[in-house]
Amino acid sequence: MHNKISLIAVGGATATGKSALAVQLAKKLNGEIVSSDSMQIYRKMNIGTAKPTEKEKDGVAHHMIDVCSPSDNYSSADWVEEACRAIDSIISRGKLPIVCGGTGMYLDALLRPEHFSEARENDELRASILAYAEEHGRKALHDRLRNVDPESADAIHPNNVKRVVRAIEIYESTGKTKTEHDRESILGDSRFNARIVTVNYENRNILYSRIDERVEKMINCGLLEEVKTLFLSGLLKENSTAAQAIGYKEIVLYLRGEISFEDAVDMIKKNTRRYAKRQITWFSRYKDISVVPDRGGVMRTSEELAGEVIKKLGDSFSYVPGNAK
RNA sequence: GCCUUUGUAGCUCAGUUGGUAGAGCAGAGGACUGAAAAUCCUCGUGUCGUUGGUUCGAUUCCGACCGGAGGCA
Repeated sequence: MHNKISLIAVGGATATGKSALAVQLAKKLNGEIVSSDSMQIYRKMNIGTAKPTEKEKDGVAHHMIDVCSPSDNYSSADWVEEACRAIDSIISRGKLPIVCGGTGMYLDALLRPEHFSEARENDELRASILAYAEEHGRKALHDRLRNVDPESADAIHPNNVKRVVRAIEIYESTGKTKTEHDRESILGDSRFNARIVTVNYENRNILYSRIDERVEKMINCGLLEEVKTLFLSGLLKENSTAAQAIGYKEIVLYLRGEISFEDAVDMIKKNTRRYAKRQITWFSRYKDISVVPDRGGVMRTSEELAGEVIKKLGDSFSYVPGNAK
């Protein structure tokens, strides 16, 4: 336990105010922020990803933002690797790493005991497995997985082609099944002594209207121009991760003349709400520390929430570098 | 005023040759180990406009009434 790195992770749905909370925590605990957001890593995608502005950063150092181009293929394993380096550098400065973002899988991957398997993604292999599915059907692809890894076949629905492909890819590129890899990955200890803070609204309708307001604000701040520039520059390659970002994919449809601008905006709101729901489901697995910005119908500031979090952290965190002084 | 047409789930509409009904969208819940803002799974009772009649039985057939839409005056 003594050689583990202590950190705080802040998770929650989009528009819950987790970024502002993280900044407040960083100011009170002498911390720096590591973004765990799968879209804020891309340069030139600022408005639609709600990337924090200099004012919002409020003097606190932020890492893992603008680390690659929208045309890059960036994976969660890449993120973990780079985020670990950022965390190490924060520790070397005697500060507290505060991981904050909405991508639950990134957080899980970071905190998982061992690192990712050696089964890197393999585009050619993927393409050939996918071609098999197109020729023989999803069911046949799923059967192909069942032949080598029945446990994964049971766990993955045949319609979830992406996951079936990945599971087959793991086996065919390493000779080990996904089940075996998963089992190995939970052996050992996590590198981190992490306290996890989740932010969740008591009244989901309030969160949903915040989402609507935020989308309107993005439009007023020039989201259309931002997407247009990216689109015309060819950086939003079809099927790339960046091109799947909410706020971008819908406006691209508008720019292609497939839908009206109003429909695009409505679709952004709808997709953001659904995304928020998926995030709420994901983050509900963490039972450590939970804060509710609208408890009892009364809205609280990020500063008040930070105070509550610090109180709940209690003595368990007193040895954290940076909190000691 | 008369004629035609329509009224079924939050929305758009199917349907029942009379045995109280089902799709898409919206919505809700869930899963998640190198694409994750992605991907996938599960969930459909509603005075079948109101009211009389025929019938063992009506949302379905008939009448009246009310509300849309169109046409003629």
